[in-house]
Amino acid sequence: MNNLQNLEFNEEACKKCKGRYCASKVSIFSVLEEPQLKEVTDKIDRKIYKKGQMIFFEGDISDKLYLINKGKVKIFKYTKEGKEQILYILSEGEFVGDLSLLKKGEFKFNAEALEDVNMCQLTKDDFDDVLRKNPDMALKVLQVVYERISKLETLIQSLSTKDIESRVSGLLLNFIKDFGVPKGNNVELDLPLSREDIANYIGVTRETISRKLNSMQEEGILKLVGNKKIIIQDLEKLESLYE
Amino acid sequence: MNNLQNLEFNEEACKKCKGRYCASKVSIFSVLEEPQLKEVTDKIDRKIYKKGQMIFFEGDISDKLYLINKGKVKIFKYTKEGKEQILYILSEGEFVGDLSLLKKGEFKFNAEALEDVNMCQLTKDDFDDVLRKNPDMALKVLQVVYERISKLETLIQSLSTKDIESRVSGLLLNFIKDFGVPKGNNVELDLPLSREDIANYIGVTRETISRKLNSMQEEGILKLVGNKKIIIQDLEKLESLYE
DNA sequence: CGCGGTCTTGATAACGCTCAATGATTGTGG
DNA sequence: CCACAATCATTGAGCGTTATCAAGACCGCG
Repeated sequence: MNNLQNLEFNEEACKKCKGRYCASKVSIFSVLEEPQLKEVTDKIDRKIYKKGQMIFFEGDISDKLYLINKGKVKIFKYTKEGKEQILYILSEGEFVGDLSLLKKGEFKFNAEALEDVNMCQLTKDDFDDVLRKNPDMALKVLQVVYERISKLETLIQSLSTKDIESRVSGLLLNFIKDFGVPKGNNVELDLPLSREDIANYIGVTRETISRKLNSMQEEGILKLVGNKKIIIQDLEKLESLYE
Repeated sequence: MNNLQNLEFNEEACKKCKGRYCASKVSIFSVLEEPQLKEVTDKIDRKIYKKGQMIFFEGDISDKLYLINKGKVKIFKYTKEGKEQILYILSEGEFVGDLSLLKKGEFKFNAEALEDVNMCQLTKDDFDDVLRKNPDMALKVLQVVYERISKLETLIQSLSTKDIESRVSGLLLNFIKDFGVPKGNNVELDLPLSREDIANYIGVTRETISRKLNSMQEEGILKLVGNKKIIIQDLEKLESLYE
C-alpha cells in the first residue's frame, strides 16, 4: 500500500525505478522474479517519440527491443506502388523487435509513433542474456508471438475478402475489442488512425473508406463524430456485415 | 556407415524406429539429445493421408502436433465469399499445430493433403511434456514460428499490392526458392498447386491466373508445360516484375 | 477412345481507383 | 480569440482492371 503510493507520487523514487514500470507492463517479463526483474529494469533505457516521428525504418539493424510504455505505434511496410500496408497497431505493454535469439537481423518493416510515445528500450544483447538465464520466458515470448501470428492470419483473411464492407466491419470490430468504450447502448471508439491509415490497414484508398463509413452511417450502424471518433449504434448489424 | 545401411534397407528395423526418422527431420527436435529424442519418437504415431484428403478442419480441437514426413500440405481459411485463402504450403520437415503451451485451442484454419502425405503425429500433452523438460527447445520453436511470421508478412505485402503481375511473380519466385530445379539456363518448377490453388494463394480468380501466366509466356519469361510444370526462361525479367 | 475434370479464352459489367474540386477540422501566429 | 493556413476528409465523374458468366479446348485417366 505504502509502496504503491511511493511509486505513484514520489518523483525521486520514480526516476530511480526507471524502467521498472515499463517492464512490469510487458507480459513476457511477468515470469521474472525480483532479482531478474531488477536486472532487466536497470538496463532499460527510456525515450520519447513525438507523434508522427519514425521509430525505425525497414532495413535498420534490429539491435534493440522496443517496449511501449505509453502511446500507440504503427508497424507497416510499403507495397510496390509505394502505399503503406499496416501490419499491426501496437499499444501500451506491447513490444516490437527481432525476437530471434543470437542474430541481429534487419527490420522488415517501419515503425511510426501514432501519438506521443513513451518507449523503453533494451538492447538485444541484454534481452538475449535475460532469455538465456530464464528459459521459461521463451514460452511466454512464444505465446505473444503466437498471438501475433493469429492477428496476421486474420488480416490476411480480411485482405483476401473482396467485400469491402466486410473488411471495414472487421477492422472496426477489432478496434472495439482493443479500445472501445461502452456508453449506454452504444460503443464509443476513439480512432488512433486517420482515414488514410485505416485505408492502408485494409488495403483500399482513403476515398473508399470515406464512402463506406458514410454509407454505414446512413444505414444507422454508426455515427461519425469529427474525424477521430465513431459511435457504434448497431453493433449487431456491424457484426452481421462481418460474418 | 553400417548403421545407416541398416536404417535404409532393413524393413524390420525401420518399423521399429517408427517416428525417429520423422522427428529428426523436424528442426525443432534437433536440440534434443539421444535419450530425449527416443522419448519423443516412441510417442509418435504415423498416419497416411491421400491426396485431396482433409487433415483437419477449422474449429477442430487442436490436440495434436502434425509433423510432415513426406508430401505437401495446404493450410487455408475460407473468406466470407466462401473462397479459400491459402496461408502456407508446408513440406517435408515442417509441422503444424497449436504451439501455445498448456491450452488446447481450436484450429483456426483447414489443412488438406496436396499429395499423398506421410504424417507423424504427437499428442499435444506429449509435446508439452518434451517442451517443459527441454526449455532450450522453446527457442528453436520460437525461431520457426518467427520464420512463419515473416512469411505471413510477405504474403500480406503481396495481397495488398494491386499489381497482379507482381503478385504472380512473387509467388513463382517463392516456389522457385522452395522447390525449383535448375536445368541449364532455365529453372524447372513442378507446381504442387492447381491453377485454382495458385489463385487462392494470391487472392485472385483462376481465370486471372490463366491470363497472367499466358501473357508472361508470350513475353518469353516462362513456358507452360501441361498444367503442373512451368519452365522459367528469364528469371531476371521475372524478378524485375516483382520489385 | 471417350469421359470428367481442369484449364483457357472471350464478352460483359461491376467495383474501386484515380483525379479533381469542395468542405471540414486542427493548429498557429497576430 | 479570431483569422488564416495547412492538413485531413468528403464528394463526384470517368476510367481501368478484374470478377463474373459462359462456352470451348485440353489434359489425364480409366
